[in-house]
Amino acid sequence: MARTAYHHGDLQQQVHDQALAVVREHGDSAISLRALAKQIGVSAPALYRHFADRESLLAELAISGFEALRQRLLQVKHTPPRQALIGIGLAYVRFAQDEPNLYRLMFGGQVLPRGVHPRLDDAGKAAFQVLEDTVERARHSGYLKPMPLALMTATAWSLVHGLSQLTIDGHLPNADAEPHLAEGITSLLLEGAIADTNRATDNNEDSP
Amino acid sequence: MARTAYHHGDLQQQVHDQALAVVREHGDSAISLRALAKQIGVSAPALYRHFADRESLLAELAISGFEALRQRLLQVKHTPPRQALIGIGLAYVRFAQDEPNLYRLMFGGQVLPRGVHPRLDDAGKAAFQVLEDTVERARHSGYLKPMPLALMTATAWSLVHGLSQLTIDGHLPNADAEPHLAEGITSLLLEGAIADTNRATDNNEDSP
DNA sequence: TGTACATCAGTGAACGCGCGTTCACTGATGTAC
DNA sequence: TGTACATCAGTGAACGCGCGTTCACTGATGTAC
Repeated sequence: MARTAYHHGDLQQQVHDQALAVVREHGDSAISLRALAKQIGVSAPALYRHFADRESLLAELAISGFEALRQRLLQVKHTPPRQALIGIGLAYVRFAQDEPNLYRLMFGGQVLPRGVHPRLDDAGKAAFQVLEDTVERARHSGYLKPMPLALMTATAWSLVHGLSQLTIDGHLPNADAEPHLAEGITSLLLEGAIADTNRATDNNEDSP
Repeated sequence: MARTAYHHGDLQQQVHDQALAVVREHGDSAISLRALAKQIGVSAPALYRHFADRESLLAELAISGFEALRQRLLQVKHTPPRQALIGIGLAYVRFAQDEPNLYRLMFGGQVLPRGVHPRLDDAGKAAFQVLEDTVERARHSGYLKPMPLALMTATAWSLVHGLSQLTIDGHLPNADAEPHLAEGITSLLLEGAIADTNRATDNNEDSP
């Protein structure tokens, strides 16, 4: 370690790493600039050389979270379409379950509202884009119905995001307790929930 | 108003109401027992006659939130099955969009972890039960495929919960901006996403 | 009906705490000539 | 190569704040006889 005390050069990185560790273990509400500085062995005002304020630090952590999520999603194979779709769903949910506190920070709308940190918004969009690309490829290949892309991606995202939140908060069993739940749920969206016998007659029924 | 100062009798209710108002407007992190007491015109320790601590007060608010959600869901008509299912989904999402901060408190796993307040857990289950009953009726009537109930309800819940969270956090357009999004998403789950031409051949494809 | 007494629901003061942030500063580093 | 100087990255002290909670208390209410 460079220990010139003054100008050790990687303080920004050190704060980032330490803060990430605290969030992972105790959640974003446990982040305190003073405590972080103490743990690192530096005075509290020193942090202000590298982060405008507490919220900016949290935003940086969320950004790196979105980048990590994006990397996970990018590793999913593109073909065949069905496996690509299920794979991306599983990868998404697994990320949330691996990093529950980080995921909560990324999507805790109250803590980091949209529109305040443009780079954060961009990072979120970039991760979402991978999911959208996967849906678009499957749709373009004819595997999916020719419905509006926005509707399909909104549905897919809602499903995996909801499952992620409900499992990490203990409302639904996570992957350890119920290994095939995520896959079953994703398949159900692909196949549809209604019985085949009701398809022809019932699809667009509007009144009793 | 009873204003005997001492023993005015409805302090518990007054604290509850005031706290609910604060959560609605500013979110659960804005709840402070001292501030609440001041707003009501009572000393801070007085609140401890009625709530064990800050977290218990938040739990009470969440409980009344779940009860309100349950009431909304109970008002959805039972027939026909398709309308019941779509109706319950819409009612759920609308509740979240009407009460975003309350909804975040109810499902913010970090703030109120499961297993700590049994009545809170029960209230959550009771609301969820309405959704499950609706799915079960539709399944029992033959409208839905004969799949495991737990899988179906987990899917439905994930979908509406995910859509709720993403819209109230601004990641997806809410009902004002896109009135038919929730209905489109729910329909997509019912019909399934894959094209009919791929149904027979592709359903259980496992390898390239 | 009147009185003694237990109980209940408040009060005021205080404990002990940690927080984010600003300020004027100082020591270390890099650069121009 | 040596020196003057600007710039940068830290420091220590302090501001001002509000918080949850505990304590010993007092005033109001309800109850038994």
